[in-house]
Formats: sequence, C-alpha cells, structure tokens
Amino acid sequence: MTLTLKETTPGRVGLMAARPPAALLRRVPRQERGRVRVEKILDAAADVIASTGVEAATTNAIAAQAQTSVGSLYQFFPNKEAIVDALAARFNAELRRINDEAMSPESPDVSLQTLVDRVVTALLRFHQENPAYRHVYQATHRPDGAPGDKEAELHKAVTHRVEQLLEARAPQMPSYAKHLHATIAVLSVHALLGFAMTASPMMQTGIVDELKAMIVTYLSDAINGRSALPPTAPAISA
Amino acid sequence: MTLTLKETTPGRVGLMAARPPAALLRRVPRQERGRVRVEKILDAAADVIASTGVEAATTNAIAAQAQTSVGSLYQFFPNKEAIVDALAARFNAELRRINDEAMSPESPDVSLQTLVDRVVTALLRFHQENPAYRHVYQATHRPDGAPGDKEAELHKAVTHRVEQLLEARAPQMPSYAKHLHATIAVLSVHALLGFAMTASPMMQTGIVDELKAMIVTYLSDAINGRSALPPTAPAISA
Amino acid sequence: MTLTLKETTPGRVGLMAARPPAALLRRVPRQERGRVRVEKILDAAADVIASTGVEAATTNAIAAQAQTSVGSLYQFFPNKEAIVDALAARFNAELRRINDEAMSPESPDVSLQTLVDRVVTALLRFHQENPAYRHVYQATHRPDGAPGDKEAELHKAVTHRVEQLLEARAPQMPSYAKHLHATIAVLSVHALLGFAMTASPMMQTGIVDELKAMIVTYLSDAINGRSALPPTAPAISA
Amino acid sequence: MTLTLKETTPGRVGLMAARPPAALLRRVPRQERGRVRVEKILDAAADVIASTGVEAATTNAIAAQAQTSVGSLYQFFPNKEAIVDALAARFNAELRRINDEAMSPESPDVSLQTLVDRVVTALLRFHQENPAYRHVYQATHRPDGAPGDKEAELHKAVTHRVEQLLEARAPQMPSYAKHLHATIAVLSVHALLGFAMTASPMMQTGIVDELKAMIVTYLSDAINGRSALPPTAPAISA
DNA sequence: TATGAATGAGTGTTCATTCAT
DNA sequence: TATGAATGAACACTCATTCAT
Repeated sequence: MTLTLKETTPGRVGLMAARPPAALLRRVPRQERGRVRVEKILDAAADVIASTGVEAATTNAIAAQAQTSVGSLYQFFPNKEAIVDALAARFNAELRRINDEAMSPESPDVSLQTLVDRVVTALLRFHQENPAYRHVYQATHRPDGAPGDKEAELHKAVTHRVEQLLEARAPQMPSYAKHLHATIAVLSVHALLGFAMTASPMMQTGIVDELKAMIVTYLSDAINGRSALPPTAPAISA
Repeated sequence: MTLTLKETTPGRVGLMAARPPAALLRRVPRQERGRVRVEKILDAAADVIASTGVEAATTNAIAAQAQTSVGSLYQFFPNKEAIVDALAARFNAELRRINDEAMSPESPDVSLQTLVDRVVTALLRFHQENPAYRHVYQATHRPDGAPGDKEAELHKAVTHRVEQLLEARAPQMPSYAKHLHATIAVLSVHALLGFAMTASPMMQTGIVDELKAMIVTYLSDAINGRSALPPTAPAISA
Repeated sequence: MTLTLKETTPGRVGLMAARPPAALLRRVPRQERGRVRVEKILDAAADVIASTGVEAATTNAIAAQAQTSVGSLYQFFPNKEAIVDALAARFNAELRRINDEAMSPESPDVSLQTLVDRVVTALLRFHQENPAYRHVYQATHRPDGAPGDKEAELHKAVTHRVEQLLEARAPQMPSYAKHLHATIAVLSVHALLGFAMTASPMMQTGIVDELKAMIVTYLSDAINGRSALPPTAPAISA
Repeated sequence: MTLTLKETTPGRVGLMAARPPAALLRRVPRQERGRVRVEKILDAAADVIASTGVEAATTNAIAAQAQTSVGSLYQFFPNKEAIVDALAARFNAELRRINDEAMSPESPDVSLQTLVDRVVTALLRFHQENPAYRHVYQATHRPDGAPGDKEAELHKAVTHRVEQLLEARAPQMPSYAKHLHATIAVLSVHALLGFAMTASPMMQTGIVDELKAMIVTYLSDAINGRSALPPTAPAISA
C-alpha cells in the first residue's frame, strides 16, 4: 500500500491542464498555439491573483505576467470575470482529478485513515502549489446555490465520492446521514485547509495532522454507529 | 442549566454596540448624535458589504445607505479602510463578548457539549445576523501574522479560553497539545460556520449540529487521552 | 531728520488696522466685538496663508486658527475669496501708510538716498512681518488692469508719490518720463523685495542693500538727466 | 552686429523642444508618436495653466485641451505634479538655451549693453510666448533652497554666467561682490519681466527698455568701481 | 493575428458653503 | 448670534475594455 503521489504529479496546475469549457472563452482556440496562449494567461492570472487577490489583479498585470498584450488576452476572454472563472474551472478540474486519484483504488482493505491521509495530503499540496485558489474560490463561489456555480458542482461531486465510501463501509446508514456526514467531512477538509494556508507555515503541519485525525475519527464514528448525537441533542456531561 | 442567550441578545451588532477604538476615528464623536451617526455608518457599511463585498462597496453607497453624505462619512473616518477596520473591530468585540458569555460560567459540571453548543449556537446566530462578517474578515485578515491584525488577536484570545478549558479538564495534557487541540477546535468552528453560511439554509442546521458533535468528540478524545494519533502517524486500518 | 519708524510701528498688520471696505463684508460689524472678530479672522487667514499658500488655506483651518467656527467666519465674509480680498485690502492700506509715512516729510534737504532707504527698509520689514503678502498678492493681482484690482490702484498711488518726488527734483522732466521712471522704481522695489523674501535670509541683507543702491542710482541718473538711453537705443559699447 | 534672434526662433517652447528628463515620466515614449503626445500634453498644460493657474488647472481640462483622455495623460505622467514639473523642466531648458545663446559669443568687443539687450529681449519674448511660465515658476519654486529645486539650479547657472562676464571685465572685483552684483542683475531681470507681463501691454515696452538701461548702468557701475555704496551706508544727499 | 495606446466611467477623498440647533 | 455637523460638487487617479495599426 504505497502512495503513488509521486507518479501522478498533481503539482501546480499548469500548461495542458484541464481545458476550460468553451462557454467561458470568446474563441475556442483551435490551434495548439492558441491553447498554449490560454494556459499561459491562466498561469499568469494565478500568479498575479496569488499575490494581489482577485480584485486588485489588473488585466494589464496578467497580460504582462503572461508576456502578452491585453489585446491578446481579450481575444480569448470576453472580460476579466471570464478569466477568473476559467481559472476556477481549471482548479476544479484538478481538484476533481486529485479526489478521483486519491480515492479511486477504493477497496475495503484500504484503511479509512489511508484514504483520508491521501486526500488531505494531496489537497494540502494543491493548496500550497496554487496559492491563488483561495482567492479564486472566494471570488467565484456564489452563496446561493446559483446555477453555474462550478464550485458547488465540484463539492457535490466530491461529496458523492465520500458518500460512496460510506455506503461501502456502512450500507445500513440512512441516505440522509451519509449525505450529511460526507458533507461535513468535505467541508471540514476544505475549510480547514484553506484556513491553514493563512497560518504560519510552522502551524500548518500540526493543523493538517490533527485535521486528518479529526476526520478519521468523525467518519469512523459515523461508520461504526457511534455517530455522536441526534441533531440538537440535549446536554450530556462530557 | 438554561441557556441565557435570550436575555443577552447578541443579535446584530448595531447601535450602541461595542464602541470602535478611537484610533480608528478621525474625530471621536462626543455627542450622542455623533455616536449614533458613526453606528449608522457602520451599519450601512455592513449592509453594503454584505451584498457587494468589501472592494465593491463604495463610500458613496455606504453614505447613501446610511442616509448621509460622503462628507459626513469622512468626518468620522479618515478613509474607506478605516471604516472596514472599525466594522471589524465591532465584529471582534461582539465575537469576544459571545465567547466570554458562552464560556464564562465555566465549571466542571457544565458539560463540554453544553459549552460547545452554546458557543456554536451563538456564533451561528452572529454569522446569520452579520452576513458582512465573512467579507470583512477576509479583507482584514493578514495571512502573515502582521502586527495590528485584530483578527489574529481575537483568535488568540479565543484559543486561549479553550486551552484553559482543556487545562481544567485534562491537566496532564502537554502545553503544546493543548494549544494544537484548541487551535483546531477554534479553526474548525470558525471555518465551518463561515462555510455553512454560504450553503443552502436548509443544510445549515444539519451542518451546525454535526459540527458541534464533531468538535465535542474531538475535544473529548483529546481530554480522555484518546487523542487520535501522533503527528504524521503511519497508516493503520480503520 | 530722524527716522520716525519706531514711533509708528508699522509691524505686523494686525488688530485695528485699516478697516476693510464694507463692500467686501457680508455684514458691516457695527459692534466693536464684531470688528475684533473680523480682524482675528484676517490675522488667522494671514497665518494660514503664510504657511500653506492661498489655495491650500481652507476656511476651516482659518476659522480654527481664529478660534471661531466656520459659521461665524461666513457671517462676515460671503466666501473665501472675500477673505483673501479683505486681507489684500488690509495689506494695501498698510503699504500705503508705509509709503505715506516714509516719503511724507518730503523736502529737498532729505536726500534721495534717505528716502529710498526709508521706504525700502520699511517695506522689507513689512514683507518680513507679513509673509502672507506674497501669496495674497499673487492670488489677488489681475494681470489685465481689471477694475477692482486694488493692487493696481495701490501701485498707481505709490507711483504717483514717486512722480511727485521726481517733479520736485527735476521739474523739467517730461511727464511721460517721470511716469516711466517712477514705475520702474516702484516695480523694482516691489519685485525684488518679493523675490528676496524667498532667498536665503543670508542673501537678503545684501540684496536689499544693493537694491537700494541700484534704485538710488537709477533715480539720480534720471533726475540729473543722465537717464541712460532713449528707448530702444542702438547698441553702444559700455 | 545684428541680433540673430530671428534665426533662432526661441519662440513658444513647443513640439520637439527640450525633452523633459525621463525621471519625470511614467513611461519614456519610444515612439515618435508618444513623444509628440507628451509634447501635446505639455502644450495643453501650458495653455490651461496660463489661463487658470496651476491649482485650478485640472487634469481633465489639460487632457481635453490636448485632445486626449485623462487616461492617456496618466500613461505618461504619474500625477499632476509631474506634469507641472515637466513643464517647468521644459521652460528651464528653454531659458537656459536663451541665456547660452544670448551670452555665448562673449567677447570684449560685444558691449555690455548689447548683451543685456539680447538677453532681456529674448527673455521678454519667452515670457510673452509662455504666459504659463509665471504660474509654473511660482508653483515649482521652493522658497528654501530645497534640493531638487530646478529653478534654483537654473538661477545659479545663469548667475554664474553673469559672474563670468564680470570676471572678464573687472578681474579685480572681489568674488563676493561679483556674486552679489550678478544675483541682483539676474533677479531684477527675472522679477521685473515677470512683473511687466502683468502690466498693460502698452507699458511693457517702456518698462523693458528702462529695465535694460537700469541693468546696464548697474553693471557698468559695478565694473567701473563706481559701485554705489558699502552695504548699509550712511545717508548722503543725492 | 497581435499589439498596446487610447478611452472614460467610476472611485476615494477634499473642502467651500449651508443651516439646524 | 455662534456653532460645527452636514452637504455634495469637483478633483486626481485607476483600470477594464476597445480598436487603429
């Protein structure tokens, strides 16, 4: 049972990464050259956003970082928002890939802990290598489950995987409980990792390790029927 | 043992709430009227920020919402940043108050679960009633523990309270472990609540209940020495 | 023949100085108290203008310096321009007084040099004690001899005095020449003194002494018919 | 010996005139077009400033006068001050050129009068053709000899030329006296010309001719040891 | 097709002026 | 009458977006 992370190099989402959906682009680049150009722009956007945030990232700065001109940039993207959306799409694709990979050789003999460790480790790496993600996520996420919120879709997909995992290990668990537990696990990992990134690098390791432990315990309890308490339970001494 | 939340009405941080520190204000309003005006401006800022985010919240929009003129606004605040900072200060004061109140009658006979329930419930309410908090937090928080980051100070204070709680219930726990556990608990609550706010209102209740359960379990385990695993532990079957 | 400058204390044009013409004031202060208030405001305006210039001098700053409120200020002056105009009027009155005094005991036995020395010395003192004058002059002076340019009127008056002086000592001089010589003398003194004020204090004494000498020579030559050259004269070796 | 002013057309400092130092520009225009644009902006600034003064000259008005947009303006100049500074630099360069040209074929057989005539005539023309100069000078000049005061540097340079002229014709004159005489001459010309511009055009010719005469006499006297009087000399009958 | 100069609406902020108290 | 809080037009400056080259 070895982690195969090395082979898959999730790494910085870069050139040739998941192609953003055509709808976001003004012109679908048919030429290889165009595709490369789009990727370079998204890379540049990620760089600039990582250091300035989404609002302060100017299209000129992005073009400069991409070693292109604003004009070229606007040949591919109708406006700034589209760039951020495309970047979000790329991030989402990569995140989906990470989850698929980390959880895919799913079999009973892979411990829950291993799975959690894999996923969280890979996600931590993703966060570290894509510091722009935090900003893009904030800027993209629509609080109301608005249509077209790719973040929400991604979350749904990832949550579904965890639900499957729970199904495999606790078939008797009611569907609603599965969904809730999966949601909590996914949200916890997402939120705490995002948060950890803003903490001192020193703390990060500790936080991440504890996070893994907490999630493992949480899911184990759920699987083993030790699921803590009925909603809004009365107070019991700890 | 009854929750006294009703009596204290944490509610929307509004008129007459915690006075922002004078340093942030251009002119300390001596008159009652001025104080009311400052509060109205902060309320307006909260409203506008809640719906547009910090960057897109224009000073003119804030003034309009406060039914004043920009000029009046600038009579109290030297610049836009000061408004956001003052709002952050008000939020922080309220959050501190919530924590103090929810955790203060701290005695062994108050169950951990009750404490967590109190705090999380109050914080949920705070989040619900102050939708601008999320944005203000993002805009104010300095990733690097820069001096003057009031958010960080608040977190430190709250974390300290949880450490004391752990100290009372598990005196033998090493200081480092206490700090880590407290940090995780605080971060989890903060991050998950923030996240929950963006979820469909339907999900919120479920999420919050599970969050409480997860935190109670996490802290209980820590107190009872069942703290999951040594950092970076090897994989063990669940 | 003694200089009586000590007795007259030209000094800083201050309280009780020449009353500005009613036209400039919104309300002619009938009460002594009102008059004092107006003077205080003009003093304050002079102070503020001296350190910031006319444009940057805000009415609020002037009111504050005068220990009044903007409201009171606007009770006496219809607008900022009126304040500057009133200040200019006060300066002009004082300048007129200085010229009258320095040149008044005009008799042939008072040397030209003495007269020039008196005037220039008094004007230097005026400039030194009223650093706002330079700014006010600039802001007030209308290049085109627009009506209402009190500066121009003052210049005319002062020039007239010098013409009288020339008339007394060189009756044969054509009227046109007298006017021109007087104008040059007045302009030179005015312009060079204004300029000297911006020079290092060290240079000032030297400049002023040379200025006196230059003017004395210039006027002496004019009086003695050694007036340099016919206008637009052809080049002659020096 | 004819004045060659016609050939050199000092004229309005305009397109293609002395290039302002790169430091003042946000972006050094490499294209001819950019250079023209910068010159157009400076021309426009000169126009607007000439009629409104420096403070009241808005960047939008300047852009409009230049038939551009504010945006373009700010592509070349980081802020309004830089525009004024660049204009000042252009004026200074032209003034320096005027002085160099008018005084350069300096030889004993060129009469002092000729030199003064040349310089003053050229400067008069400069003032007439650049009515903005007066305002720019006022706005740029730092009373205290602050570093970076290009006006002061120019004055120093011009004064130095006059000192050389005095050295050539009166080698025995003490260095301090040379400096003082040169300073007075330069200041007189500068101040009186500036002043003359605000006088009625009718007067201007007369004033300028007299100015020339006065300066020639003043410098001749200095050269011939007839320098009027020791500083602060006692009164002598004229 | 690529470029980057040009555009101008929109933002934060100031300050002369008014007017309720 | 005196006060100073309130007003809002106006200014310097930015930046997403367009378009001539």
